[in-house]
Amino acid sequence: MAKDFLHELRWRGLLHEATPGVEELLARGPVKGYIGFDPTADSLHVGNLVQIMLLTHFQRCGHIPIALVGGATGMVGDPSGKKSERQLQDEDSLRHNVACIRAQLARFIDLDGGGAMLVNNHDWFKDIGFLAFIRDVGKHITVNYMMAKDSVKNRLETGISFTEFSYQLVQGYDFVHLHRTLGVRLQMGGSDQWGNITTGTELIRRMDGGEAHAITSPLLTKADGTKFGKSEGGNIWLDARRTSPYRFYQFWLNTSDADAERAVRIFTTWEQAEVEARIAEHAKAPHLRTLQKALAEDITRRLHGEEEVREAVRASEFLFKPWTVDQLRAYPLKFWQTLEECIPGYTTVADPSEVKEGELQGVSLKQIEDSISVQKLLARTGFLASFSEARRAIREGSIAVNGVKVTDEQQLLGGQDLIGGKYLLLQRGKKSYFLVKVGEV
RNA sequence: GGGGAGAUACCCAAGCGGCCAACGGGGGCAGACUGUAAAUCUGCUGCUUCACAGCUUCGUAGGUUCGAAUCCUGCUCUCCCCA
Repeated sequence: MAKDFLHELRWRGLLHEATPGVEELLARGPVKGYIGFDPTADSLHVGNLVQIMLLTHFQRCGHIPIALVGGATGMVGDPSGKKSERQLQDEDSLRHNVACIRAQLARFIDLDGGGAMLVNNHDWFKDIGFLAFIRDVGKHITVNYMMAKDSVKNRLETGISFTEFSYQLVQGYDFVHLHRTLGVRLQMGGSDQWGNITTGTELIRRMDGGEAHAITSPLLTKADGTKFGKSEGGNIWLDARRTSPYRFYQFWLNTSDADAERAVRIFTTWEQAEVEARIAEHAKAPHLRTLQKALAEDITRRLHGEEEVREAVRASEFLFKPWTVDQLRAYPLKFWQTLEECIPGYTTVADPSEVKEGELQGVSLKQIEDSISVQKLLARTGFLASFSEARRAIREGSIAVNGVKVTDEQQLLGGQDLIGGKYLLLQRGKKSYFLVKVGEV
């Protein structure tokens, strides 16, 4: 017995708006529904995760998810939520972005079975000429209708190009095309997409006399009102090269209590009873952070896989447990190699002559062995931006080397500080770690 | 086309000849308290191995001055009003 998708969305807090009649449509049997993703970068980020979860839950309720990557719409630019005209992308970078996003989506949604698939709207737009488009599609929608959309209205004062104005037609036609060729009856998206989606349903009605539906999810913000998905040091990406699995795990682990409760509803696939049980358990002993841990593990596992989660958890447990230098030295070398992948780092250059005095970048093994000030090391390895910043950080008492707080700006380090002759663990504050590694000599 | 206002650090915004590396707020970072949470309080937030020092920075290019973010001129851009 398939679960009721709308009911699922409601208790998870994922339902914002829906067109009348969706309930009946979904009750009649498996429905094909799609969500579009913007290929503005070669990786999605946690902000896109809500939409990914919509598709995930959709599929788990027995329906057929279709992911659309906007190879064509990405060339136009969606005015929704944007204050100014968007920078256009060239075709090559779009192609690359689309390929990368495809791989990421496949981590969460089965895109190969039972009609589920990934489509690229560039495939059908590339052969449509301008005249054909404005005659066949543009004819059915009035400018008045288009101007009434919030995305357009909000830009009328500051200005909007014809290109972005046309965006809703282009996206709307996607829906028409998918409806015709694949029988797609539903489009989902964030609440800011409502206007674009309903242009699509309207086009389907006028062009083909068909009936199509829309569901949107609420815009997600944190409990303190700030945007969800941005964290210390900017965007959290799904791509491991941009955001290491460790940092991804840490992002979720750092979720506040209030946000964690909402997050487990939205981002996990746990059943309602399990979600409620875990929230209750967490409420009894919030300091144990069981909810954050479970949440972080669950999402990281689905994105990066079992092995990466284990490493992230191990590194986290290690880094946030107090230890002495001796304990640090006792750690197996293999563990340090794991750490290298988790936190940012710097590898010493082989030839000391490559590093010129006065240059900001670069440290060699010889310089460390000859003794180097902490301040210099912080700046030259790129952990901190400048000597001044390094000095300030030390004065603030936020720097530690190998777990020992540095109090003296002039403090020197030497070869004896290298752990296993190879590593130096730098730390700023509690959460920011940096690993200096001795490279090949 | 005519008239007016403005461009200051990540953002907003003071300053209108030396005491200005530039008030204040936001944001960011750190410290204390905690639970790698929230709230609160405190510090830091241009660079230079630190310094009542030097250097770069107040749209841009010049100029006046012992001395300019502050005064003058050209240029670029933004906004407002009248046609």
